[in-house]
Amino acid sequence: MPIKRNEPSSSDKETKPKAAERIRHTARELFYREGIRAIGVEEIVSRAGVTKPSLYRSYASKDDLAAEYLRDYEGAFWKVFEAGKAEHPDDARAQLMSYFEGLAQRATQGGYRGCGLTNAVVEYPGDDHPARKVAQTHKRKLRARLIAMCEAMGARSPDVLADGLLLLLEGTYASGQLFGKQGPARSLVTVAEQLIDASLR
Amino acid sequence: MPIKRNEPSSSDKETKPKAAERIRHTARELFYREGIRAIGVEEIVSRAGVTKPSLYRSYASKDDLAAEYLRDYEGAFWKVFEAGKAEHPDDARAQLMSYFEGLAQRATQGGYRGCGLTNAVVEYPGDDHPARKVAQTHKRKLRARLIAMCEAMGARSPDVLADGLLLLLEGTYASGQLFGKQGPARSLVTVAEQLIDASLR
DNA sequence: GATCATACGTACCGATCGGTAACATAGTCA
DNA sequence: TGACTATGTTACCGATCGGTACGTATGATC
Repeated sequence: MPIKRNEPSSSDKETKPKAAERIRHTARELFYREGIRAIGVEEIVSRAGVTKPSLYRSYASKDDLAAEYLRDYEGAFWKVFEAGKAEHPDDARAQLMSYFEGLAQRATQGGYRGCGLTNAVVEYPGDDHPARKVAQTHKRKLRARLIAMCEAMGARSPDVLADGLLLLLEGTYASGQLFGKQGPARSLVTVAEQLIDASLR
Repeated sequence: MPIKRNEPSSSDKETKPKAAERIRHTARELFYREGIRAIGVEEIVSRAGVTKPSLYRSYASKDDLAAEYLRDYEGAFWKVFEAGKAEHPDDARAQLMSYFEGLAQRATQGGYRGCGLTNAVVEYPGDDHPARKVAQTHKRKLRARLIAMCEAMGARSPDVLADGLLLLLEGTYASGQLFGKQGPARSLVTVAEQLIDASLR
């Protein structure tokens, strides 16, 4: 819900202000590339070609905008994560490895910035920040999804395998930023395969 | 080198200002717990019981103090990481697993904040920041050390195994913050053992 | 054409940011 | 005593922070 409307108004097809969309798009790019704390609202609105009041008409605060950015980010994540479903229906392992292959490529490119959701949790240690809540909820969802996929693969201990794969995922997000092009993320696929093989029987 | 002295003065046994040590200690705790960007210099000096000029007499800037904090952090890291050497000499695998066991415990405690060095890289995406440089240099050192240990273990492909273990490490740092007490870090030891076993022959 | 809601901009707010100038005080060593 | 160093005190700087009061342009409806 991007808008902070008061009245229910004409159904739910609320015609959003165009400025709000521009802000949203710009904020998402800047927050991801530079970090949330590093970017001021002034920079967002100026790059979006609008002004501050336009921002605060659609978002209650910067924190609110940050949370919205993460919701957008999460939506985009799931699209990529579940893309393998179409190519490999009824093959959880192939679906997962499809995502891993793409991730390994992205994470060994220069300028990679990892996962926006994980980064937000690093930036905001306090449990009360709205952005952090979005991120933590998502990660729990992801973990549950991984467990379900490991069950579908027929793993001996789906929980443990899912934990291992999640550690590899988060490790890839971090390592992609830490090391340049020849970082450990290049071995993600090989290692994940080994781990899955070892967990199946 | 904590002090920004100009003159070489009496040998290297520079009697450091006591205020500098208090600042250093306080900064380290606050920077780690709350993040570097989240903590202002005013808060550091007031909590340390000193004043701002004292900070800037010993450190050129906040960025400089942040870099110093990470150097301290790195020193502490290596002490913990190499602690297993004493208990298990000539057994690289046992040394490594000793660290992993301790890490898994820490990372499944409430309030865990991950690796200060990794966090700094997340906070400062720009390649030029002094804190980021300290962190990246350290991570490269760590990677080299892991490769050496994997060679000592007799791994088929020491590089790939080291990459995998590094991904698990970074994944544990991140997951420790993302999930609470029952996070995937609890499976770190099990998964690492599986991976090592699969890589030995 | 008057009315009214919506969308947007100009100009500003107080607070805090990192950092500094200038001076006073205390201890140390010769 | 005198020179030197370390520290505190106070007051300040310009810049930027997140956020807002208030006026204006536009477009639809009666």
